[in-house]
Order: sequence, then structure tokens, then C-alpha cells
Amino acid sequence: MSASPTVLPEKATHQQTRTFNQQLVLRALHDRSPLSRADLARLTGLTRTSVGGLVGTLIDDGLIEEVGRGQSSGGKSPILMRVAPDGRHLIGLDLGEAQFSGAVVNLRGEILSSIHLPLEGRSGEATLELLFQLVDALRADDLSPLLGIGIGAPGIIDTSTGTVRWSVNLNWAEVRLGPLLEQRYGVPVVVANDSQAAALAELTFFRRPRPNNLIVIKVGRGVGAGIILNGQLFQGDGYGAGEFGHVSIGGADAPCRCGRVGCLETTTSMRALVTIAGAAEPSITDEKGLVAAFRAGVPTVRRIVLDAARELGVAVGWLIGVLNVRHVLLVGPVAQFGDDWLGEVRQYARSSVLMLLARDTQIEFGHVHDDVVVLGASALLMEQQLGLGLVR
Amino acid sequence: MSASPTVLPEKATHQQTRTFNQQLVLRALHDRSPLSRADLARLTGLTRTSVGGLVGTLIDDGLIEEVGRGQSSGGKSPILMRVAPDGRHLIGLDLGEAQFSGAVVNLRGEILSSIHLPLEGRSGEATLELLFQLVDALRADDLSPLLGIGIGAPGIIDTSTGTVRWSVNLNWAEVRLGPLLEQRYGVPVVVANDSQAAALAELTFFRRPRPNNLIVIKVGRGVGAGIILNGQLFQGDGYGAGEFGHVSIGGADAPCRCGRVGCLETTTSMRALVTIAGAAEPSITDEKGLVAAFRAGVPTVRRIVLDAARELGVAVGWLIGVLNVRHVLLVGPVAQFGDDWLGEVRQYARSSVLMLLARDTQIEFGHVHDDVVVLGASALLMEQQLGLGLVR
DNA sequence: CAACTTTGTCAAGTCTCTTGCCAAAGGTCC
DNA sequence: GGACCTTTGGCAAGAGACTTGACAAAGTTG
Repeated sequence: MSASPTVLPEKATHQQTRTFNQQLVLRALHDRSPLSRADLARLTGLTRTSVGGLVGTLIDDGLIEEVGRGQSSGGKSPILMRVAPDGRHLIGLDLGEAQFSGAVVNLRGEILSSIHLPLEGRSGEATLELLFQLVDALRADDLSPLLGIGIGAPGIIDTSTGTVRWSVNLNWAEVRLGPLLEQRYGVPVVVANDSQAAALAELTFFRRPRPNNLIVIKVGRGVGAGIILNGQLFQGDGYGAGEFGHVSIGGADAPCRCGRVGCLETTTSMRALVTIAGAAEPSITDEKGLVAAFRAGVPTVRRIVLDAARELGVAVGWLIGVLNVRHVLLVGPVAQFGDDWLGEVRQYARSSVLMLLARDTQIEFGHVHDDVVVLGASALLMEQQLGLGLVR
Repeated sequence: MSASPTVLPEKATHQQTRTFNQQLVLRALHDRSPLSRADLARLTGLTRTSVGGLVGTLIDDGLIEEVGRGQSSGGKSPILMRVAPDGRHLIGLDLGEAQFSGAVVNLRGEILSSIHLPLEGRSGEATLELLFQLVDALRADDLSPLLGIGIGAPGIIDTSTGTVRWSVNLNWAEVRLGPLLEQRYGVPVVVANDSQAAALAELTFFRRPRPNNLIVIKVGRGVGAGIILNGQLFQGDGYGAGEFGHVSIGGADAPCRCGRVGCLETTTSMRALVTIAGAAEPSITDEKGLVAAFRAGVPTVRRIVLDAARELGVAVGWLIGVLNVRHVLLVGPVAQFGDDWLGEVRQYARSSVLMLLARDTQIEFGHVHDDVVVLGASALLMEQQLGLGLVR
């Protein structure tokens, strides 16, 4: 699975050259519109003639549009263009633990409409029905051409084939979600892990300039990371890269739902914190209660939560030390613990790795956004279909 | 440094198409010669006509050669070809801690001649002279056209500019080694970290089929890893990826030469083991003595060494858990501890990570080869100059 | 208003892959 | 041994995509 013995990379053709340059133009416009044909020529290194041709087909495809003349700089005033925001619409889905969310997203990553359907105990096959409902509803009242469907789901997901290899929360194993939906709806479908989707969302829509390397750690009921390296989503040999909620850490010995003890998840996840804090303060039974108690400054709760932050900090330090990545973002419900929590993570991350490496590393909260997974799934679809999104 | 704000990827041109396909052909021949033009056409998907043209220029360049007719399969017998082993020679250098090694390597990774020059206390500028001597001597009696010079050195190295950012052992900082040698010798020069070079050597010359992801951990005086992800060498934002000798691990509290305490290197490196074992058994003063005592079964020494193996195992488990990489190789002097040591690493690596991820992971010794760094540096040069080596 | 700049486009040229065809060289079958 | 088929390698013409050179349109500047 990991090796590619007989498969040679594809040959290069004229068609590919064309596609590549077309994506180059589209991408430039996506990142810094409005631009003129002449601007694009300077930016890409292509001739004005070539750009003219490429722009022509992009306009015919409805992907970009002219938006009027710009200021002259001593000659003919340029015709400015931008990505047509609604040249395509995308459907992004977030198969969460408690509910399925879906949204129609445009090419600028703006959410045009969204729906949330609670799972209500459904599991296995029954959840698929819910999924179909969601997509049907979103497709119903949308007119722009549909680029495809992007899906973020918890678990181990093979993005190359669109297969959910294994998902505890959904109780799915080896579900070929991508092909299934592709057949049903006749549009391209991409599937990714939810943490990976979060990373893609941050990279595509919120980080300028785009970092080459970015780790987004999602701390919710579980703990997982989306890892972008050399400008590409990194999934590992078994598509499980970043699923580090189940690596052992020193000291901890609580049993984990994965069957082992001392997993990172058993001390730092939201689920774990509710349990631990609940044992100390019986009034705490859910996330809301936990956050409220933390904010109110209940000493035992603060201690428990900040201890967890330190554990996570050490793990983050490891990541930084091993991968030397300068951009680490934390997303998920933990953001509610605010800067006290973040400060603790930062301090312990920095103290557990060489100063030289830690110095330039930014550890921050990601954009707090309920729809981050939906956006990320859309971002991946945009990347795969239009060449937008990731760094080349 | 990590971000690329204004820099767009290069446009695609005809020239690039040609180069790409030429490398495709060369690569196919490198991996599984001998092949005929028709074989190559089938393998690459190019037409026989195109392949004929590409092969023509490659032969003119002296990079490949015809090696006679092959068996007919019902028609005209094919003309078989292979990479001309000595179509180019490369100079590979290993700037080690105690000595500088250099070798002339051919396109098959065979070492044609090698030289070892002890450092003898030299440091800084003085080592540069040694470097020049080494290259001069290797160039002297070699006739094949020189493809370039590949260098592996300890420390933090910016491969993109050929700069040694920081090297404790060499006492170098911000040395623009690549440009320096390029100017002096008029050939391309690549520089990489020694662990990274080791990883490239394993990938290019010893692993078939080539894995997409590979981590090679070099345990010698220090501890460092070369990380290959998605078929590319991964260096991180600050070129320090894999330098995980200085991440903290639970339990340990010995002071490290980096100024902090509890670094992985303080318990698992060869240097540390000699020190620790020497304290327990005064007769042990160097690597040789340590290995001998371990092999002889001296109980205290075995305990010390195997404890270290466990520490390393946990660290490896982390790597596997976070990156989900299936191929992990261990290289360096530690290989002398043999399977007992390796078994310990394996066991602890597997126990500290999800079974699902650990199950398919291979943890093995790399090819024990004194010249692994020299070969790896050569491999990187071949990759950059000829498109051989890495996975595309 | 004349001269210069900048923009966008057209026609011809160049590069590289492909298609169609053919000769050379070998096997298979009678 | 000969007719026929298969495989290989290569030539000539064609097609796709970028570039070059030229030019008209539209601005600015003095």
C-alpha cells in the first residue's frame, strides 16, 4: 500500500502543460485579485498572448469574470479580473459526532446556506440516509453549477479512494463513501479526516501568506492533527497521520477507549476533561459546565484543565522538534479556555524542544469557526478540481 | 522563510515537458534495466516515436547505452538499453565528526575510489582546506564527466541554498558551502544533513520497491533522523526536521550539551552510552569497549544499553503514531548491538502506539555501510541533476 | 497635439508529442 | 523453405501550446 513498485508517474503532455498554466492563472487570481492580463503575465512569467488565451477559456468556463477597468500606469488602462465567486458552488459536509452539518460554499469560501441534522443515536447504515437527506436539501435550491462534494469525517480516511477506513464515532468500516456519492449525484466527491479538513481550511482561507508547513491540532472529544508538509496534505502510509490522540505519554495511566492506557486523549481531550473534572466537581456533567467552571475560576477545574494543557504542550513540543514546523494552530472547543490555556501549551511546548527550533514557532488558536470542517472539505475539493488551495 | 508570499510556482513549458519525460525514461531504466524502446513506451505511456527521440538524446549525452539484442517475443528482437554506469561520476563527501570521507561514485551507486582524512583537531576554516584536498584528490585520477559534488554534514543544513546553517561538530555557522564549491570546481553541488543523506541512500539504492515514506534514524554520537515524506525529503521550515536528539523525554534528567536536560540524546546516543556505561564499568572508555562488553553479556552494560533502546523505542513509537509511516530504519554504530537491541526498540515502539498503526510498520536496521552518507549525498545529487532517486 | 507607455490580440514560428505508415527482423505454421 | 503474422524502430506529417514580433487601442505626459 505504501510503496509504488510498478506505477510510474504519468508522462507529461501538452494537455497537462495547459492545465497547469490555467491553474496557475486561476490561483494567482484567487490569491490576489483583481488583476489584469498583463499583471498575470508578469506574475506567472507567461506571455501576454498565452495569458490571454488561458483567461479566455477560464471566462468561458465561468470561473473568472472581468470587473471593469483599473487605474492606468502610463498607458492603456487594464481590464481587471477576479475569480467569479459563484462560478461554482461546492457542498461541504461535516460528519460530526453528534450531528451532520452541511453547507453550500462558493469559490471564496463563503457559506451561502447551511443545515445541521442531529444524529439522534443513529449509526451505521441509518446515518447514510441522513447524509443523503443533507445533500438533497442543499442541492435543492441552488442554481450555480456544482463543482462537487467535499466531506470531512472523523476516523481513518483514505482520501485517494474516498474510503472511510475506520470511524469509531460513525461506526463505519471500509465505507466507500466517495464512489457512493459520486454515483448518486454525478459530481466529484472528496473525503478527508476532519482534522485534516480543518488544516486545509486554515491554509486555504485564513492564512496569508500560506505557510509551506502547517499543523492544525483539533482538540474536541478526541485529539487529532491535520498535517500539511511541503505544501501538501500528509496522510502517511495508512492515512492515519496526525491521529496522535492514542500515543502514550509519560505519567498518564488512565484506560483509553482504544484499549490501551496512558493515551494523550485520556488526559487532554474535552471528553476526558469533562470526566475528570466531573469526578472532582459533580456539578460538571458536560462541556458547557466545564468551560463555565473554568472561566469562573474554580480552582480544581483550573488545575485539571491547565495540567492537560501542559501535556498537550509537551506533545506539541515533540512535533515541533521532530518536524521543525513553524506554524501550529489549535482548534476545536478547547478554544473556549482562552489565552490561559494557550499560554500553558505554548510554554511547555517551547520548554521541551531546542530553543533554536522553538524560537520561531507560532502556536496559536485557529480561526474559531463552527464550519471549519465544512470549509476544509470544500477547500480540498477546490484544490483537487481547480488547483486552488495548496502550495505548489 | 517558511512562507512563499510572492513567489509563484514556475510556469509549465515545452522544455519542461521534454525534461520531465526524459527523466521518466532515465528513471525507468535506472530502476529496471535492461529495457527496449518498446518496453519504455509501454511503461511510460509515451509513443515509441517519442521514446526513440528521448533515448537518442540520452545516448548522445552518454547517460544510457545499448547493451545488445534481447529475446524476441514473436517479432523483431528488441535492442536493450541500460543506464551507462560510468556515464557520469559523482563525488560524494561525508563530513564526519572525526574524519572527512569522500568517494567517487558512479550512476549505479558503486564506489569507485574513496579517501578518508582524519580531522585531527582541525576546526572552522582549517577544515575547509581539508575538504578541498579531498575533492582535488578524488578529481585527479577520474576521467568520466563529473556530474557534481554531493555533501553530507552534521547539523542544520539549508539544502535549497547549500548553506550549513549551524554545525556544532564542524564549528561552522552560516557557511555557504554549496556556492563556495560550485565556484571553485564549476560543477553543481548539493549539501544535506548526514541523517537525511542516509535516508536518501537507503531509498535510492537499497529499498525496492521504493517506499513513499521512510524515516531513517541515525544513532551515533548524536541522534537524528532523515525523513522522507510523500516521496520527498522533508526538511521543515528551518531545515531542522528530524533533529530530534534534543526533544525531552519523560524521566531522563541528565544535562545535555545543548544546555537543557533530559534530551533523548543524553540517554540513547552512542556518546551517552559510553559515558554512562563507563561510569558503571570503568574499563569502558570508547565505543569499541562498550560494544565488546555488550556482546560479552556484561549485565550492567546490557541493562544500560537496552534501557536506552527502550527510550528510543518510545520515541520511534511517537513518530509512527504521529506520521503513520510504515518504514523505519535504524543506522549507525548502534547496529553493532544487533537484534537484542533492535528487538527492544521494536517492542517499545509498538507498545506505545495504536495497534492499527503499529501493525504494518517495519522497524529494521538499514544497510550497514560505512559509506552510507557518501552514497546518500550522491543520491541527492543524482535526484536533483538527473531526476533519479526520489519518488515522483 | 505629438510622443511615449501600457494593454490586449493576431499571425507566424518553434517545440514536442502523436498519428499513420513502413521497412527490418524475427517467429509460426504448413 | 515460404507465406503470414508479430514486434520493433523510425520517418513524415499533424496537432497542441507557448513564444516572437507586430499592431491597434487607450492612456499619460509635456
